[in-house]
Parts: sequence; structure tokens; C-alpha cells
Amino acid sequence: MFTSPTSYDATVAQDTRRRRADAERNIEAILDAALRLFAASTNVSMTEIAHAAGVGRVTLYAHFPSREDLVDAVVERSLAESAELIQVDGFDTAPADEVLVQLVRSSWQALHRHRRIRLVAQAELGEQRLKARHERAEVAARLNRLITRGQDEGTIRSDLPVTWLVTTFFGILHTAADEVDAGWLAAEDAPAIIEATLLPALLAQPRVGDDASRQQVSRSRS
Amino acid sequence: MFTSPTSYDATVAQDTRRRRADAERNIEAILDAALRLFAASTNVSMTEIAHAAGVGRVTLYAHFPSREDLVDAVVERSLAESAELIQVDGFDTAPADEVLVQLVRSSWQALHRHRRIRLVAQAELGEQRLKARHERAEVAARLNRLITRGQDEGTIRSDLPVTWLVTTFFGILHTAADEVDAGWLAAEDAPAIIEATLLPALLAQPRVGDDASRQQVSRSRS
DNA sequence: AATAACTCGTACATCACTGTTCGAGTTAAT
DNA sequence: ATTAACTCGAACAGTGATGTACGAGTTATT
Repeated sequence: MFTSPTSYDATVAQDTRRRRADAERNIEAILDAALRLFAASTNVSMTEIAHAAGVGRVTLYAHFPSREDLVDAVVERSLAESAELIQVDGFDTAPADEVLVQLVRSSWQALHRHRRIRLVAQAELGEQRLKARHERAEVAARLNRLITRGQDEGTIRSDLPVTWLVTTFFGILHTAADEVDAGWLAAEDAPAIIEATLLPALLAQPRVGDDASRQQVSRSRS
Repeated sequence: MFTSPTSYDATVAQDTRRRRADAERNIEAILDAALRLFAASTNVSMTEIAHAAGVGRVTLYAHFPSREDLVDAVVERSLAESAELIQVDGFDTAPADEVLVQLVRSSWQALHRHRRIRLVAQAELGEQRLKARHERAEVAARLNRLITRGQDEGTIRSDLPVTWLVTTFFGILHTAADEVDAGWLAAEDAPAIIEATLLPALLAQPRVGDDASRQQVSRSRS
């Protein structure tokens, strides 16, 4: 029997009781599988997740007593993951607009994954709990700082609220990722297209005149 | 009994058999309710829809034998609705960029609704069936024509695929609508913000220098 | 006023998912 | 090598959704 001792907080680090190594591994596997499956589709059963993690269904319930607990843990993990991914070179020192471009290039897919998880959580945990606890988490906060810095530097427009600019950033990423998922846009074309769309929308002074910055980006489905 | 005669194709106009007036009314009510509920949340049961339409659950099944049929009909209706909404004055004659602005102002919410339905359909009917039948429907086609015309006129940028520009248009609308739903953006601020974001991203020559075009749009949550 | 269309509630069969329990087998840790 | 932690499959109860069947009542149509 192992339900009572090890149960609920596989989530946060704070575990008073020690855990065996294989248990730890399984938890990781479950979280990984869940993250992957949720990113693909919102409707995933516990059974599917357990199976995908190479683990018995019972074991899953041993670590995450309810579906809600699982989703919760996945959100947490996804948030932490994104926070790391976003940490590119010179995040706090390089010109803000260049950092943005860098972010798009390095991690637009991962950031998209995070967004999908957010959808799942929103549907299953309800809007408020999610909003209160996670929305102002590390990722959003860092993006916020970055954009604000860009505004101070004069590279990023100041006529729109910072929050909206951040949202737009994720929004375009999201849109592009959906297009890729649907097979209407080649994944390798995405970064360039995202960049070409995002920059004029966010920058204070869209470079104009020089058509060097606006050459044909992609010919697919023109 | 009424299952066999009236059943399946409440959907398309093509009905050989005549229908009684109240039946017609109920079908409308059901479609309306479904559209409304689906726009709010993806997970809606048949029971809820029937109840919201002020109709017995059995009656619902009488007109739409399966959930799939219902979703199908709702998609159809939503598409038709959007096609009408999009038909603003001078759609085919006024400068394309001005028409775009006009579209945002008049119907961004409705267009958003259409997008939500698309999500439901995508989850329940599967990607391909939806794509094949509907994506190239009236709305998308018109938008496509409009953007293409704008490119010919030189007002809309030509370095990105038309498809992507259309997608971006809907994407930003969608993003903004979500923000409004979540209560992070006032609905009355939305059109201006959308416009301010969309135009620089889509136009060939973003007006630059004159900060008249980039005055403070909203102060909320800056 | 008569007929057929349409409505309703109730009840039933089926299914998929969630969460729990049991007992027995593995495996990491000391 | 012993113990406690962890694993597993199978089986069960509960819930909620889908779809069907019946029979009786209501309402549009002619």
C-alpha cells in the first residue's frame, strides 16, 4: 500500500518525506507524458496518460489522487519550463527588440506548448484559480519587464498597454503554431513569418522605406 | 412519433418534405442556444443545450440525431452568419485598408464567436473534415479577396502569404476577445487596440514619424 | 374537426471516465 | 537480507453523457 504516505504533493518541492528513486522517475514520466498529450489535445483521459507514461493507472492515482491534482502539477511544471526557456543570452542587457527576435527564434514552439496547457487548465480548473495563481508567474513577469524596458529604451511602442503587447506576442505565436499544427504552414517558415508580423506591431519605429526588411518571406500558398 | 420523417437534415436548406412552423422555430432556438453555449465553453452537453433552447432533450434528438449532426449544423449556421456580417458597405470598392478597419469596428466580436465554434468543431469533428468543407468557405474567401486587392492597390504588404495575413487578422481578433472574456480588457477599448496592433502588421507602409497615429490608446493596466 | 406533425417526460441500455480497494509481486534503501 | 516503499492488474462503485423507445398530450394545417 502506498496511497497515504506519498500521495498528494508530488507537485511542489516541499516534501518532508523522502521518496524512492523509482517513484521520482515515474512522477517525471507521468508529468512528461501529460504535458505532451495535453499539448496535442484537450481531451485526454487518465488511462491514456498512464499508458503513455509507461505506468499503471493505479500508480498514476497514487501520485496524483485526482485529475485536478495532475493538471495542477502539469501547469506548475510547464510554467517552470517556460521560465527557463525564456532565459536567453543577455535577456536583461541586450536591446529589448533584439531579445524579442531571439525569443521567437529559440523557443516559439515551447512557448506555444505552454499556452495549450493554459487552455486545458482554464477548462478544467476554472478561470479564477488559474488567473490568481499562475498568470502573473515568472514567464509573464519577465516578458513584462522586457517590454517595459524596451519602451524605456524607445524601441518598443508606448501607446499601448504593456499587458496587451505581451498578450499580442503570445497571440501571434499561438496563431502560428496552430497553423503549423493544421499543416498550413511549414514549421521552418514560422520564425521568419512570426518575426515579420510581430515586429511592425510592437516596435515604436517600424523601419520603413528600405524594402530590405520586407523581402518575400515565404511563397507557400500565396 | 416523429423520428423517421423529419430527422437528419434540418441542416441544409434542401428539404423535400415540408416542416411545421413550430418545428422550424424550435430548430432555430436550438441552433441559437448551441451557438451561444459553444461560444462560451467547449464542453456543453446535449441536455444543457436542449434546456437552454427551452426544448425537451428528446426533441433535440428528433432534429439532430447525433451530437455530431448538431455541431455540423451549428458550424454551417455560424459560417453563414459571419458571411453576412462581413458584408460592410463598399466591401469591394473602398480602399482595402479602410475596409479592414471598418470590419474590426463593426464585427470583431461576432467574428470571434465564429472562431470559437471552429475550435469546438475541430475538437469534435476532427481536423480534416472541417478543413476540407468549411475553411475555404465564404468568409475566408472574401477576406482573401480583400487582402489580395489591398496588395494590388499597394496598401497591404506583399512580402507575406495572403493566407497568413488573413490568419493574423483573425488571430488578433481572437486574442483580443479572449482578453475581454477574461476581464483584462474593456470591451469598448478593444476596437482601437486591435486596430492599432493590426494595421502596422498588415499595411505595406506603416505611417511613421507622425505620432498622431500613435497616441495613447488605453491606460488600463499600463 | 380530423389528421398528421410535433411535442413532452420518463425510463432504459450503453459507454467512457473517475476514483477506490485488494492482494500479490518488485525493487530501492539501510 | 530484511523492511518499507513502490509497483501492478483486476475488479468494483459511482457518475454523467449519449442515444433509443414508448405513450400520451399538444398544436399547426387542411
